[in-house]
Amino acid sequence: MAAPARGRIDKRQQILEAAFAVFARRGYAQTCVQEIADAAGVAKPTVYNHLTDKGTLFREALLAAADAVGAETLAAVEPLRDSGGDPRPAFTDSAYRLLQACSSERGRSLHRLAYAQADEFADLAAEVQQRTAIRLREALADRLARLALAGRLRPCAPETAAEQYLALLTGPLETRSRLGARKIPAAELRAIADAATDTFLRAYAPD
Amino acid sequence: MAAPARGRIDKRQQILEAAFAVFARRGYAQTCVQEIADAAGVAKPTVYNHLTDKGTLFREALLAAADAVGAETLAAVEPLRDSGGDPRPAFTDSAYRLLQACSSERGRSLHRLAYAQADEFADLAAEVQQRTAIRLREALADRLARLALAGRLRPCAPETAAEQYLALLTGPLETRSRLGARKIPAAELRAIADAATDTFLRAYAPD
Amino acid sequence: MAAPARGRIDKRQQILEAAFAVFARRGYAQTCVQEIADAAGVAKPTVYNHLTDKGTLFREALLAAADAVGAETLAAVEPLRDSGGDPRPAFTDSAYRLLQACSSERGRSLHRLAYAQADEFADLAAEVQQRTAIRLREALADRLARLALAGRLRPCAPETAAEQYLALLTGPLETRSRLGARKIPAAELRAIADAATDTFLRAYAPD
Amino acid sequence: MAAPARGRIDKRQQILEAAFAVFARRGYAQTCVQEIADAAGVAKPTVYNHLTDKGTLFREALLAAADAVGAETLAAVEPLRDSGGDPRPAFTDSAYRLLQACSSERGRSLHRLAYAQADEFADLAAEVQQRTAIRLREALADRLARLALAGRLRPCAPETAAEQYLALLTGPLETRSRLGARKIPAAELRAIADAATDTFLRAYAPD
DNA sequence: TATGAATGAGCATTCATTCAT
DNA sequence: AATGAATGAATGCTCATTCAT
Repeated sequence: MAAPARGRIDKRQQILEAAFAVFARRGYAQTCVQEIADAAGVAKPTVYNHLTDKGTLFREALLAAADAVGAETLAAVEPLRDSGGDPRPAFTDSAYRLLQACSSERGRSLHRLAYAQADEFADLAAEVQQRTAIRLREALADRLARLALAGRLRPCAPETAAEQYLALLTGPLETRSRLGARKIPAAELRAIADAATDTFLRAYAPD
Repeated sequence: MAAPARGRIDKRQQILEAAFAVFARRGYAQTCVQEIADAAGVAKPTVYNHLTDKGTLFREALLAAADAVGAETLAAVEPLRDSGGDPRPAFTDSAYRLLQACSSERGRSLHRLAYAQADEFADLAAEVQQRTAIRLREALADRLARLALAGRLRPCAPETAAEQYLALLTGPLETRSRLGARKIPAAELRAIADAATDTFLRAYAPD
Repeated sequence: MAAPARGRIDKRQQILEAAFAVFARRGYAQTCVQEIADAAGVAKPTVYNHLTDKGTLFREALLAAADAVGAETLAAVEPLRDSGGDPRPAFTDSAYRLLQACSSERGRSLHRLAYAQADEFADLAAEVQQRTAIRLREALADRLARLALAGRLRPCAPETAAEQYLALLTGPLETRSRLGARKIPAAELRAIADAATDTFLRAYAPD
Repeated sequence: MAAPARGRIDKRQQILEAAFAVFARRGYAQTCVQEIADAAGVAKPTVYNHLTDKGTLFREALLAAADAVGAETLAAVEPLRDSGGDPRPAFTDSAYRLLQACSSERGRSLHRLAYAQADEFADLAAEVQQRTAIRLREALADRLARLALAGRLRPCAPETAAEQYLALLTGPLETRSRLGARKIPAAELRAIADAATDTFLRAYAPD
């Protein structure tokens, strides 16, 4: 019988989604399990049946969100291939999509929660980084290496180039969003994307 | 007699320092006031006598730390003036000192704590940013403007240039320190400083 | 199944009774919720589960006691009907039963607690009065009106007559019980009942 | 040197008056010594210097108030002498003055405070009663005995008569003031005084 | 004598977690 | 598998009281 298993999985997802939403809104310590149960529409012991304890709940909720955010950012750099002409439009486009993903509600919440509990859940923070920032940096490095090989960028260490491009993109987000309190408007994201791309291409253009 | 007032101020400082240390180690919600009192070597009500409640304690402790960190970073960019020759050594040097300040125990804790409680203490997060990142960016923009005027950099928007240089420096810190769990060795900081400076100067060198 | 609901109600009653007993013994502010929990044989959070907070606990406990005391006093004046002959024995009897109810442990505690917290719980004090003194006065006024109509008392304002009869009965209690510290012996209660009845009938006898 | 002693006494009075005012407003347990010190315009330890501890403060403040209220009520019954004619006006007048004293701010607060802490301060409650209700009842009994002897009242037990007259006066206050929450207007006090006097004289008039 | 400062003890309330059903 | 009910353990905060000056 697959059905019950399916139902079980669904309920687990349902709880994890509710959990992430509540953690995002209230922070880890301020969140009580009852709130999550209420948000998920189940009783408190049901939460414990599925997820052992509050820590596990947090871990699983963040990992699920990390996968989602990671997938989004990967998709953003995916199209960054040599299209035979000026690479700037592809960069600008990727950059903007990346910024959207990073400054989305979910992306910022994920970052904030992982950061906030980095001490108590050190392994979790590392894993979240792995599934988002690091995976993204590697995917981007791959693309940059191919572009360099194709002569669209000067020869360079692709890891460092990727790290710097990402820094140019996400660095400004933090200050400008006032640590997440302010939603950055699309036009401002575009400006950041353009400025980052401009500086990056100036520094990494083939001679 | 200045002594009693001095004693009062000292005790307040003593409590704030202990508070920052404990908050840094345990996080805001996980910290109980008793721990802070113990760390400061006073009784719990004494803490309340000087600082009203836990929230105020947090606020004041973070603001004090922000001032200290802010001063350190300002000092790092202060010497970045036109010395008549190749500006690269000055940049590299400033960059390294900046990274040291940002990746110091106190700097990272400050950032993490402000970030973690950005919701509950939104105004505090903004004020911390003001006293650290924003003030720093402005000071750096001042220096870059002078350098551009002196022909050491190409004409550019100094605010954006400053923002990008800082992004190139601090962006890599986050991933590499695994959100603060890992202490970055000096050599690695130097490498980041060099790479950032190199990319920055390539992008902003006069034609 | 009524059992579970019953169990819940029982536990609530059990807590309220324990609460009243402890409040009566120690006063509102001096009582700590832990004591009530202990007296009720449950854990402290169970008390909070059923009754929200200390104030609610106090309110509900007093209202329950007020209903009980009110019922007792109402029953005392209920038989006060025209029996065709000398009404004095009926008055004396009612009076004595009333004094018993008012000077009972529970009656005095209720009065004292309501009085003591009359500021913080003004609405509660009013409600307790309503359910005890006022209801009683009205019931007694009803009886007196019937007796006057039957020619057993002179024509009079029944509300005032009731108020005065009750004053003659309960007024002496306060001083004699030394504000509740002393338990008044039955013989003394009888003497008060007789004296009050005598004075009342002298003043309200038909001409 | 009498001056310092005088100053000392004054400060003690000042503290006791402030204490009574604050206790009256907030109740015993809810009052903290700091509040009293503030109200008296002195520092907390000064309060302790003069009055040992919170309990003593309460005791002394209530006894002082009891003396004041007692004197007021005694003065009200003092003029109740045989004036050779109809005694009713004298009774009505005394009654009204008595009701004023009993329903005054201070009188009600005194009663409420003594009542509220009757358990913790049993001796104090008794002493307050002595200095107010009992002393008053005895003074009134004296007057009634003289009036009976003069043939203005029927022969009777003056203690009981006094007790009942006081009951007829003060009994209605409690319900009507809703345990002190409501200030009874002068006209209502007059009506109570008249009704009590009427009933009393009907019951105690000479045959 | 008066006070600024400090503290030990206590208390309401919350919450993660576990049973019994 | 799901839940209503119960609880042990914490924690923020207050306050009577005491020193040192």
